[in-house]
Amino acid sequence: MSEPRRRAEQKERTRRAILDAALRLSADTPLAAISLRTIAGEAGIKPSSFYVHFDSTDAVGLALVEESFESLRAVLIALRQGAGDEGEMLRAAMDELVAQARDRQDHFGFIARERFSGSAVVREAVRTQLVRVETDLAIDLARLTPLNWASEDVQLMAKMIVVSVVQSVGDLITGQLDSPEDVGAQVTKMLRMQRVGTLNWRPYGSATD
Amino acid sequence: MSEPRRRAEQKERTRRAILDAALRLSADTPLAAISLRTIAGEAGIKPSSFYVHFDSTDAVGLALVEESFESLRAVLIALRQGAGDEGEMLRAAMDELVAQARDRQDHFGFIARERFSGSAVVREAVRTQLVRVETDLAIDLARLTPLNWASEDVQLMAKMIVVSVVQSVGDLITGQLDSPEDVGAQVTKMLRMQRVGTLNWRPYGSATD
DNA sequence: TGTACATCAGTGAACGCGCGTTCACTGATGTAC
DNA sequence: TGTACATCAGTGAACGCGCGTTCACTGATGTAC
Repeated sequence: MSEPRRRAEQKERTRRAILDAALRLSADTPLAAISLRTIAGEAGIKPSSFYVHFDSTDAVGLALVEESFESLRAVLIALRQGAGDEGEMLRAAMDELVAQARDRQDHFGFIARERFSGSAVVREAVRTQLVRVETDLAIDLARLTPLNWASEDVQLMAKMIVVSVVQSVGDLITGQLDSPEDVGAQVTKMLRMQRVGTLNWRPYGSATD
Repeated sequence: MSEPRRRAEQKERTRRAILDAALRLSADTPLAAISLRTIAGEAGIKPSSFYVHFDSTDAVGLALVEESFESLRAVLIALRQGAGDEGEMLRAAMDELVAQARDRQDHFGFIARERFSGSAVVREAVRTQLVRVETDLAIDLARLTPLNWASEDVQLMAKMIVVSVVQSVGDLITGQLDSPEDVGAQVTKMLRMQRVGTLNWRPYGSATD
């Protein structure tokens, strides 16, 4: 019966309880407006115990940024598994997006919320990660777009796609979309509008207007 | 010398001071996390005087939602003044957008921030207004899109455009774009990617992928 | 296995502080005559 | 114009409350022999 790491396991469980409590509460109220005592209460511990695990609520926020972006990055990883075939890539990425929209909308909501209105340090962390995701996506997109595209145009397209995804999962959370499948459908439609656009795209100005 | 409405004027001036203070402070911190006392201090009045003008900080938030959307709607109004000519409409709308991005980024930032992370009532007000703007824009767009487009597709396009605008002014605020003119340039590029897309859009599935 | 000691996650009490809200007040502005 | 009264934006003091943080503590878990 004498397990060697029961203490470590219990500590980890409490740490998770704090993270989960903060994530749950932040669905209603920006993290910066939630008190340490409220988080502790929701996690089932006393306020003084909080400090065993985190220095501040900002530290909780940063940990949540990290794990929230794992959910977003999972979609990128799925995209890459389509292995160069465009239709296959889109399908794999949308399947993963629907799965994440179902299981981890809390993570997407956290990104959408804290992006603009976290504390300065959390906000900055979200933005840094978003730029990273956009850059990674741009690299994948570069293989699919015409050779004469300027790299900044590919970046812009990547940005539009990331925004479309975050927006659409946001629509699910706010009830403007009804199901994770609808999220996949809306993003696919948005992508198609944009992608069809790219085929006729003339990079150096001079379009019909 | 005996003016009849000096009192009313002074009252209005203080009301504005409260609104401006709240808008200024909310650039750093979500409104829900700012105390009534802090707002009063920034506005140069005592906390108890706050109640002469507003019932709560939520009421301040709602007033700011109203005036912030006036700035966004100004772009829509400019669009309509292009009077049916597509190039003219785009140019007029972008000029207005650049002007608003220069003069009232605070309003756009407020919308972007409070959209997801205001108090429940402010959040709801922002969303209601956003849907209204999207619907109005969709009506204008309908005149420019092929007849066989489903109205929900026009709505979706309108949503993408509004998101592009809010996102791009957000980029200016976060320093990812440098000038109001860059905002106009980025939105124009985004629109072109989307609009060029619309020309080849086949509404009932069956695209190349 | 049993005993004596070390570790450390979680507690409880206490602190000083800023919070939202109330209420009787003040004194400049406005009105009636 | 001058006087007496009414209005009301803004004040100052006070309230009870939840806040973040500290610190000596407890007692279960872990380790050495």
